[in-house]
Amino acid sequence: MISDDQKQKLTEKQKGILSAATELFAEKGYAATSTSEIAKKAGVAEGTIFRHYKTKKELLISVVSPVMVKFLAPVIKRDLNKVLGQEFETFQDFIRAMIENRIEFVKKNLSLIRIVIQELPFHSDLKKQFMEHIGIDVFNQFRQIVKHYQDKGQIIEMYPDTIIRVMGSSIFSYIMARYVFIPEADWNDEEEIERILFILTNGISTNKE
Amino acid sequence: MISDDQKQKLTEKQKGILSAATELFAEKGYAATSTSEIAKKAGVAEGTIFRHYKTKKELLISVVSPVMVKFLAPVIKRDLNKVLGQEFETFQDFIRAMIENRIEFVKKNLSLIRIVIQELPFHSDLKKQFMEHIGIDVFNQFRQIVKHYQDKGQIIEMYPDTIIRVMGSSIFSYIMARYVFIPEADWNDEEEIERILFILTNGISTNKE
Amino acid sequence: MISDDQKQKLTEKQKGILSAATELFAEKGYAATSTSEIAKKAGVAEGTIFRHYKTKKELLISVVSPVMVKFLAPVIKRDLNKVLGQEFETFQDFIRAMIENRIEFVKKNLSLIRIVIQELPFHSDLKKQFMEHIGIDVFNQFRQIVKHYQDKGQIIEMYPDTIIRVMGSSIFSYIMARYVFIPEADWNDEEEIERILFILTNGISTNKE
Amino acid sequence: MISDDQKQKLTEKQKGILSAATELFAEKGYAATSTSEIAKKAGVAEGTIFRHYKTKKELLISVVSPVMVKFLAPVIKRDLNKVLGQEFETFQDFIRAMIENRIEFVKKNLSLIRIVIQELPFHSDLKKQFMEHIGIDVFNQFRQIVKHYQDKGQIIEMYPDTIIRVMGSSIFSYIMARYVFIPEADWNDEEEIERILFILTNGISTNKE
DNA sequence: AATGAATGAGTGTTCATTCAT
DNA sequence: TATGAATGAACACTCATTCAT
Repeated sequence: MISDDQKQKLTEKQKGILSAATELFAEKGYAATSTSEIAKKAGVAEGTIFRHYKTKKELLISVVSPVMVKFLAPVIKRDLNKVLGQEFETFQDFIRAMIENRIEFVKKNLSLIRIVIQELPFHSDLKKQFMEHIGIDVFNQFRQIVKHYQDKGQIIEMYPDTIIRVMGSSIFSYIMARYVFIPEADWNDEEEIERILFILTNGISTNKE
Repeated sequence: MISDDQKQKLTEKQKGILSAATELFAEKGYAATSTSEIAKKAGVAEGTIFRHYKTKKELLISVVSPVMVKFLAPVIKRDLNKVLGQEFETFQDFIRAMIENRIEFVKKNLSLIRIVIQELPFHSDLKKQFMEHIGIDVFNQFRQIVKHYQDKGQIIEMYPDTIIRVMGSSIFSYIMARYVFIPEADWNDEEEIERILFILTNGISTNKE
Repeated sequence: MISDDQKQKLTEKQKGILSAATELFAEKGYAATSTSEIAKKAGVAEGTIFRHYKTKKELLISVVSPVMVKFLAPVIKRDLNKVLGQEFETFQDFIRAMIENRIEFVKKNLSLIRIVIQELPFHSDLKKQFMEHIGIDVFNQFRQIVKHYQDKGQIIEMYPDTIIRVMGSSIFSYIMARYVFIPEADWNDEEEIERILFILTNGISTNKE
Repeated sequence: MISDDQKQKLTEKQKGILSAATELFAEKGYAATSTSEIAKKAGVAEGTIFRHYKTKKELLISVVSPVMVKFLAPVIKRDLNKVLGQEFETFQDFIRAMIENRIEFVKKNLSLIRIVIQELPFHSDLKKQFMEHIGIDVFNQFRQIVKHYQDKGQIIEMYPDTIIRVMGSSIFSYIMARYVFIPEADWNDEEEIERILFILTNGISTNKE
């Protein structure tokens, strides 16, 4: 499913094509999905797809690009003020807010996110675009945020990249496991998130000195 | 590359086919790799592949199954004693040893691991097999280990699954990022691992009381 | 390029379509040219072509018909008087004048002539139309002209059709080789034509008795 | 139809494909012939065509190359001795022999020759190959032959290229008109050839002095 | 009159799989 | 056991043509 505002300028047919492509790519993978299947599911002629997207690859990019941007948008420069402007008292509060916000987004864009995860490794052009234009910005923003809370004395003085990576992967892995890979299991979001945050802030060790 | 003992009972041709398939599946994905490519790379006739593996899918399974088992083998019941038998003094030591051990394995089986990660979501049969026969066993073993160190008073009394997941994802994500997704970057394994372990044991918070 | 008077009653769009079609048919052949290419080159919408020409074939006919008529027009009945009226003293003068006149025409209509030559064999309807309505008239005119100069005692008494064919093919082949097939070579028109005329009138044999 | 010796090393299927392609290309043109038609006519699966010829274009070349070589083979260097070895008393005898020989060839390879004539202009690679590797050799051979008979005093002292072109085009045009373009008409080969030769040797002029 | 989105049959080509040798 | 020619369904993509605007 594609969120509504992404489709504002598209015709009904185009929306149908994008929706069908999204669902099928997510379900079977890009290479294993045929354009004729997409056409059938979208209720259009096969030729219509190629009127709007010159190649199947272009269709993939049209499906995948917006979600890559949107997933990380809140942390990209222009949105930083919004986040930091709210001035969370503790780093924990900041992270909690961010997790909740991103979970909402993932819930709404499950299929798209599956596609990005699956296809990125096989399309070096997509990967490059993602890494260079988005990944680096995001990492830089997080570095500032970490430093912000290190300055406030709330976070240990450790190389920020490692902190980001450990936290990021813990949170990202949870979201992925919870919503993408094992959605059928019985989860209690709030409790889990609190536990993860607790571990990340206090560690699993009992001996504090 | 496939480790030698996996191929003991196979003919030279079969080894060639498995090697070729492994490399190509890892590079381009299962669906985007043709059997004729595999045959060419393996230096056999197209028909020969189908003499040994009834279908292309069966070839995928033959490529993927052993690595799934082997990656998690050290934690599966019959191997548990080996691990716990070494009786690591602290949980940290245990984890450090395990990380180092798995990193060696990943280095040797890069292609295979990429394939598993990429293809598992699209092959519900593989996924089921993996989850039911391997995943559950592994999780159970880890639960015992966590409880073992909780009983020794080294780990906080928290729901073990969350502990396993946070730790597992942190470590797994690092290994993946380091060896599979961004191998081109400049990494210092030892330092990174120590930092990750530090965060996991002590948390990122400064106020310990 | 199409000469201006052929387009007098046509709208600008139609002229554009005919010009574009002419160039593309000449360059790539009728079957290998798509209507969308023609539309693009003509700067009109795809639909516009089919507003003026019911089918692609009809467009070909519209492109090709005028040039077929015009190429042979000077020898068709109604134009004969003009030609013979000038009353060339010798058959050689007549031929020389005709060659020069037709070379001018070919130069101006290169593309169109290529199309006719290439497509005629594959469109039996076009071929029939050409042979019946034009070819026969032309041949008849030439027969009269040959007889005219045979009566004047300038040409040997031989079956006129053979004379026409040998002369026609020599001249036509030269024009084709010169302007259509090998235009890149370095030609000296005047000299070549004189040599051809010399051979045709005197033959290549040295023993005249 | 393809002459038997061209097909000696080919499988039955390949022969069928070449024959079908030849007939269809000749009838409808290369671009207007689909590979599925060829497959149907040849009684093979469509995939079989592409097992033997990587692309449709390669099939065209396989169809067309041998005939281009063979048509002009008798005049190419290594075959020259055979021709001149017969030592024709007069140039006329030489030409007559050559015409008869080439007419036999054309009769046997009608379809192929049509294809060459029609497709050469649209395939600049084929054209180049033909011009450079064959056309030049042939012209050089003919220059020697013309000089040979000029030295014997049988042919006027004129730039050989023009002589070759006028004669060549006259003969070639006759063969084409007779067998390729208007085969349905009623022709008397022997008489026509004698008349053409007479014109070419004596010219059409009556005033011999 | 002109547009261009939409069509669906058709294109050249690739595919996994079979089978006679 | 191993081959590779043969298959025909499926593939991504293009085409001439239609039609609502």
